[in-house]
Formats: sequence, structure tokens, C-alpha cells
Amino acid sequence: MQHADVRVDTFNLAHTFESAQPITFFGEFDRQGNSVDYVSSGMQIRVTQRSKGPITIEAPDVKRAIADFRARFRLSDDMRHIYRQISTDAFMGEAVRKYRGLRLTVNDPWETTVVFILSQFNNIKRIHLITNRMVASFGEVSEHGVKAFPTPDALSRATIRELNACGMGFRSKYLKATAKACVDSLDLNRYRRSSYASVKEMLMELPGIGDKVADCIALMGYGKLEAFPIDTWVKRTLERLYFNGKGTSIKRLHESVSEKWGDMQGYAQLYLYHHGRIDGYEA
DNA sequence: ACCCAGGCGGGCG
DNA sequence: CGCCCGCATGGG
Repeated sequence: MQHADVRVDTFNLAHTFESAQPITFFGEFDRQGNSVDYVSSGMQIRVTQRSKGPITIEAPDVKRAIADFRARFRLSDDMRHIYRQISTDAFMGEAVRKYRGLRLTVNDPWETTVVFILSQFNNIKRIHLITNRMVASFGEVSEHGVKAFPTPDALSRATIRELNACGMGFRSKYLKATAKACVDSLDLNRYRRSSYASVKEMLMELPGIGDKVADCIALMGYGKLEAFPIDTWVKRTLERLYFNGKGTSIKRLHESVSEKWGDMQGYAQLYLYHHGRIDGYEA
């Protein structure tokens, strides 16, 4: 096992791993050791961040792990610029101050699609539970001896009964159908360089993917920062902050946040969601 | 014993 | 378009 130190500006490992993004579904955050273990690039990677000093990376191939780390946590994003753009009021200013260093993550489009199909009408703990059981049941062992995420082929060949054994419930039919579409004709990776609008349009044609899930996949699977997922928390927070607590349609909310945060909506959503969820500002 | 969870699809006016 | 409903399941 090799290790190396990395200097990173404006990055908070704990906040990022407590933000319920796809990568955090496969990593264990240890508050005592200030470290996380996660699987990426087919290997187990351990990242440690103490209050002072550099970040330490441990992995079988540390050079590759560092490159993976920098990409996965969007460490080239200019956070000063982003914070300037999304600190549009007191609430957002407080969110940015409180969760400074919270980063969006870059995840595989297929993995992100699966996780967010499973997320609908569900809670975060149970999404972890189902995902872990699914990986254990349908993931193949990779080169470094860790379980890989199940392929579209594996999930399309699984029976509804087998998928339900993971606890997916009514979501299993959506997942199986989407997996089959990815086997038959759809190449999710072909849309990496497509526009936000066309990525979202493509995603919303898949079963089990509506407005909110499509935006989650566009944001965290395709890195489209114009995406702004609106779940019940975010909806209530937006209505309370900007619409006098009045019920407002998703369409109207999208128009509003688009005007407010433009091409950095995705980061605005991350901070707004996290701040609202952790601190209960939606109530 | 309830109640709810990072919504979506289908049916309706 | 907007609104309403049912939905599988595990943890609080």
C-alpha cells in the first residue's frame, strides 16, 4: 500500500461525504480517524483530512488514486468564483460559510442513474441499504478484489424477484427496464458532452426517471452545473425563502433559481439542500 | 402501531 | 398544464 500527501484548497472531506452524493454511498466516513474509504478506479482508496496539514491518500496505485481524487471531487473548480455567484442572500451566505469546502462529486452516469432511480420515495439510509445489497448480489469482483458496481447487463438479466430481494420494492421494474434499455440501444456515456437540456430530455424518457431524478443524474453523473434537483426539502426551503411560504410549481421554481444562480445552479442546490437538511431550515 | 422517506406514473378535469 | 392518488419497505 502506497501513500502520498496532497495540497488542496477549499475542500472539506467530512461535509462532502455527509452530503448524500453517489460516491458517499460506497464510502465509509470515519469521524474519529477523519478519513474515508471508498472504491474508485477499481481500487480501495483511503483519504484522510485532519484539521491542519495536507490530505493523505493511501491506495495500491497512489498516483492513479490522486488523479482519481482530483477529478472525482472537482478540485479544479474555482470555489471563490462559485461562492461569489451563489452567495446571493443571507441564507446562501450562511450555507457557504458553514459548509465551506463541500464539493460536488463526479460519478459514473450509469451508477448515478441506478442510485437515483432507487432514491425515489425513499430515505437516504435505506437507499444505502438497498444499494449495498444490490452490489453484493450482482457486482462482479474487480482486479483489486473489490466488488464492482453491477453492469446494465447484470441488472437487466436479474429477475424482478431477485431485485426485490434487495428491498427495491416498486422501483425494481423501473431499474430492470432502464438496464434493459442500456443493453439494447442506449449508451449513457455517449451523452457526456451533450448539453444539459438534451441529457435531461434523454433521461426523462427512461422509466422511473422524472424531473428531479433527471436533474440529479445530470448534475452528479454528467457534471451539468445548470441542473437544479428539486426534492421536497429544496421545494419547501425555496418556497419559504423566496415565495412567502406559498406552494409553487416545480416549473416556476426552476425559472426562479435559473434567474438567480444561472450556470452555477448545481452548486447552489448542493449548499441549499445540505444547509436545509442538516439544520432543519425547511421546517 | 403508526409515520415517513432526495418522486414517479397514470388518470383526471 | 395542474392536481390527486397509490406505491414497497425499513427505521424512528
